[in-house]
Order: sequence, then structure tokens, then C-alpha cells
Amino acid sequence: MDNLAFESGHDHQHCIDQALQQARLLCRERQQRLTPVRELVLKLIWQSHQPIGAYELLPALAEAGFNSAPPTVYRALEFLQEQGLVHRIASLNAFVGCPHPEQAHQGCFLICRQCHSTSELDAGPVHATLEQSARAVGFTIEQETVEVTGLCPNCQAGEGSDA
Amino acid sequence: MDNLAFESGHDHQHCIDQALQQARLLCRERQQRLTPVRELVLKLIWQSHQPIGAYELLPALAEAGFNSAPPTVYRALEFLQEQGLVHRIASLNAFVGCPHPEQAHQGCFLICRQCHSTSELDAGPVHATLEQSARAVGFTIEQETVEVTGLCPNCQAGEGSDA
DNA sequence: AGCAATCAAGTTATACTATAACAAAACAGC
DNA sequence: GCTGTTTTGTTATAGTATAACTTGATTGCT
Repeated sequence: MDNLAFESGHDHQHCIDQALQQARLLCRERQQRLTPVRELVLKLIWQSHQPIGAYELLPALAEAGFNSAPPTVYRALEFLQEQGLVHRIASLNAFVGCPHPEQAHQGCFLICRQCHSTSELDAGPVHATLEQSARAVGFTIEQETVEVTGLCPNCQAGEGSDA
Repeated sequence: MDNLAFESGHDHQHCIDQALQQARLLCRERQQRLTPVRELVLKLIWQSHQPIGAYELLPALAEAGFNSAPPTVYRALEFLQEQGLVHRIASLNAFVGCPHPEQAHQGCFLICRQCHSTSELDAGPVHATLEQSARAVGFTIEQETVEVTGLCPNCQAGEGSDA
């Protein structure tokens, strides 16, 4: 689906701008308010371009003149999650920008344990498999947490030359 | 694989006894020490038969005369996880007994949001799907977190009659 | 524009989850 | 029994998240 995270030479600033632009558009369409603090949180998350912890965002909020107590950032994160603009990575207690916020979906992530780059995959195939297993036992799926940790292509190369 | 959690009439005490028996056996085989505090933690986890938080275990440890500071339980949990006897559920910050500790494997869980019963599925099918997606982008999988939340059969029945 | 209702942000306090670091005790092999 | 190793006790603290109440901004109505 979207594996920019594993490509070395992509235009990061372009990523950020595009994500923000789309967020503004979506929020307008949905009549949701992408307030300054919410937009800043989203921008910071995209700037990191890796899963980032809530508390890591606080200093930048403070610098920008906002209140930098935890509830501020958690409230922004809650909003952004509701709008599908960011996902939470449970195994890392961290948050990452969603490259496809236009329609609600479950996340499915590949997370490099070394460089922490994270790629969101199409959750479709995994969902189909899970749906089948769940149906077999009569379970109704509402939410899926699929987080895969390992080594991205770049870091595999690195490990090989180290050894 | 093992869906006891969704079957209403299973012999719970038997579950617990069997899990403990197998744990003792495995640890002996592996020359690992299933000390009293470790065994107690394992027993408590199986008694709950649902994901249970580390701090919820502390009172019972205190009653049994052990130190009940967090490190005690976290160390026991770490050991039990290393031995494959329990899994951690990242999306709940909780721990659950593993019904198949005899060989290392990734967990794949169905978690009922209402009654909190949790069933560990065979991770094979999901793993195959993930492996394929990962290979396509050159990612090497090391660890999988697959946690599905929804409604178990029993609770679906309950919701129907409520509405 | 003025008002009321709603939503968002500020603020303080605290709950929950997990680990670091060092001391004491228990255990295993010689 | 001595010694090195593993486990447990103990104290302190780091890291993550939310409750509850106050203040401020925005919206929609008249």
C-alpha cells in the first residue's frame, strides 16, 4: 500500500505538506475543527515520520506557545485518531500518521526494530484471514491490532555488513 | 486452536491444574526454575482466565506472604513470557496464560470487549499472510502482535436480547 | 450585535504501567 | 562448606494516560 517509510530518498517535506493538506480538506468536508493545536500535533507526528510518543510532542507544543500538559496532546491525539488521521501503535505506546485517512480502516504495521521506520500495509489480506478464523468460532470482529516488528530492508543490509 | 474461553461449561479448575502441571514439566525439561512466586503468578493468571494486569496480581502475592512490589510480579511475568507460559496483550497492558507453551509461537488473540474472555488462535494463517506482505517489501518479521477485539458468541447473544 | 449553548483548551491532580539500581537471600556445583 | 550465580527484596523513579474542573473560543440564534 504505502511503503514510503522504507524508501530512502523520498521527499519528506512533501509527505508532510500533503498529509496536512489532506487533513484540512477532510476536516472541512466532515465539518470537524482542525484547530491550531490539533494541526500542530499532526504536523509533528508527520515530521517524525516514525511512531512518536505523546510526551515527546509536549516540548514542541510548549515552544509554539501552547499549553504543554499531557491532556492537551492526548486530546489532540484522540481527535486525530477519531478522524483517522493518526493511528496508535499499542506495542510501542506511540502514534503515527496515517497515509490514507480518507476512509476508516484498521491499521496493519511493519515496524523496524532498529531504525523504527514504520510502514502501514493494506490490512485487507490479514483482515480476510482473521475474519475467517473469527467466523469459525462465532466471534464478531470490531477492531484489529496488527503490529509486526522486525528488520526493514535497509537495516538488514546494515546488519549483514556488521557481522 | 483453543477456544475454551468461549465455551461456557468447561472445567476451569481442570484448566488451571493442567496448565500448572505442564509448566512444571516444561521447566524441569528445560532446567528452568519454576520458583514459588513464579508458579503463583502463573496460577493467578490462569485463575483469572482472562487477561489480567500486573498490578492486579500484587494483592494475592502479598496475601501469600511474598513481596508485593511491582518488580516481583514483573520479574515473574518476564520469566513466564520467556518460557512461553504467558503472553502479553499489548492493547490491554495485560497478561494471559498460553494454552500451548510447549513450543515457541506468536500469539493471535480474540478478545471480547464485553466479557473480556480471550481466545488464542493458531497464528499460522495470519502469519502466512503477513509473511507474504512483508516479503513483498523486503521486510523480515521477527515478532507479531495480533490482537482482535470484538464480541464473543455469548455476548452477541446477550446484546441481541438487550436491544 | 448580544446572548446562550456547545465545543475546545487550560490547569491541577492523580492513576496506571513499568523499570533501574542496589542489597540480601537462596541455590548449584565444586 | 565455599563460591559464583541466580533469584528475590526493597526503594525509588520513569513513562503513559486520564479525571475533573475552569476558562476561553466558536456557533447559531434572535
